[in-house]
Amino acid sequence: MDLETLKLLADPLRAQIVALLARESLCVCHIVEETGAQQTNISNHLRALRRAGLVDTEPSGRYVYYRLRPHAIEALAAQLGELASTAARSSDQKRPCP
Amino acid sequence: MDLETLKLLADPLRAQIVALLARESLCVCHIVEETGAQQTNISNHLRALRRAGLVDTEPSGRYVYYRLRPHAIEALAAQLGELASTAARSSDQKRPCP
DNA sequence: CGCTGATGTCATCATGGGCTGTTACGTTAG
DNA sequence: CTAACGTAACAGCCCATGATGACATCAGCG
Repeated sequence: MDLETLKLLADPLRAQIVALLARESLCVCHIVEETGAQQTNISNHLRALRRAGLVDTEPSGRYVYYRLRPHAIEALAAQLGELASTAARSSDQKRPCP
Repeated sequence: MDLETLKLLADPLRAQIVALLARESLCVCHIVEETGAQQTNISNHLRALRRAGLVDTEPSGRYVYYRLRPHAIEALAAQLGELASTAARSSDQKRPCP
């Protein structure tokens, strides 16, 4: 299980950023407008997302466009789905206690 | 997006507990053995998981069996999958920056 | 039935890490 | 050169984690 990605997505602001980036590529100023958070704060979170490989950057003049990489999120969704199906399949398994 | 569930799964120990419970129902003492963590610590994490509706309890005499409820995890996996597919679909959308 | 040991929960507290804000610096358009 | 955009480094605050101790519950036994 990819705890790194999970931890990153668990923060409200980062989750909002990821949701915004899922719809379209945005530069930092757009994200600042949408979220109302401080720019440096957004930049910090974007750095974390970048280091984890969750987003891609594309400098365009003065601006930096951010794009979501679906790869990691897709893999995480698959892992969670498998976990859920495993649980549903072995719901009657019970290890004896004493 | 269910940040509550996400946050709960993002902790290493809780993730391990969930992974163990996905395979079979266990009582607390089993989880203590498998993880090597303190019992009260396990109990605290199980309480958090219980309050979020991620696990079910089934008292059996002196012991308490815990079972994973796949529902929330399944829903989360679906949401993440949809997010990833949305991102993959709109990868060329780009909002113009002034 | 009363006692004892084991299991599990709850309440409380200290510590560490993450989030946020401030400041400073690099970079690019005009 | 100036202003705007973005990043990086640093400090403060808060919350979650983990540990300790006390309490409730149940099986086993005399």
